[in-house]
Amino acid sequence: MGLAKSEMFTDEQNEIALFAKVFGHPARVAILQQLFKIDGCYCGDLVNEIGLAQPTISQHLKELKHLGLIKGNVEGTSVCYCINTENWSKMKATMLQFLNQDISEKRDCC
Amino acid sequence: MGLAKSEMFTDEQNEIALFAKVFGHPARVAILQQLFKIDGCYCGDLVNEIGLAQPTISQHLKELKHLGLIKGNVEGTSVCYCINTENWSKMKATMLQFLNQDISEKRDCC
DNA sequence: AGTATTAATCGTAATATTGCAATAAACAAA
DNA sequence: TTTGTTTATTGCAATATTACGATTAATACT
Repeated sequence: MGLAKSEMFTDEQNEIALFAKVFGHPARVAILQQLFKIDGCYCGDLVNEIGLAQPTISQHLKELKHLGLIKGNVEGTSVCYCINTENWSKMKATMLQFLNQDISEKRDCC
Repeated sequence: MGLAKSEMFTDEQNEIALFAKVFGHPARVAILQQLFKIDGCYCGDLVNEIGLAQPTISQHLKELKHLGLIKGNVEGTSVCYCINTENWSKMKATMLQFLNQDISEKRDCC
């Protein structure tokens, strides 16, 4: 069939999965790392830095932007991309809550 | 074409993407949350808890096990699943490094 | 206006993921 | 051994993702 309905899961579970999914491709990880390194990268710089074609990078940037993790500023014919620090913090809080979970009830079986 | 070659990216970028990808589906998030809640869940319990068919849950468990985030202990006909706390910590360290990045060079453009 | 530059979009092929019915495998109990 | 229980595996259909050539859009510069 394909994908499970998001109604099956809590909002939190869906949110975690959405953020994680966008980090689930090394190209997007690389883009984000580059933007943390140099906050204010032109799309073309990212194309050169990462070894993928311009439409591919543009598509990855679109996904990151759609989730609000980056923002782009048009400067003439170029577009300068930056981390959206406010939203990055919010995402981080959500992910940390998931990653920092502790085991509450331990049954001895493994 | 499909996927980019992993040689294009650093080991760290590939590792982050692999971990993130496994969190990129709400069913796997739900499974992990349930295992943190009750560490020592039988496969059947997870099938009941989450609303997916048994083969589907089994497949998700396989992926989580393959990445080393959970371990399963056979008890008769049942299998008891737990969080692999050691590997979870290692994964957490990798992901935290990524999530806690700071902007190093700021160019004023957005 | 015409040309160049940069990035987004479209269209599409290749591949990956997801979900589940059907089946198999492994074990327990009668 | 037969029956029941539980989980893994197989096979496959539906869908999603990824990558990129071709094109378009938008702006800058002659």
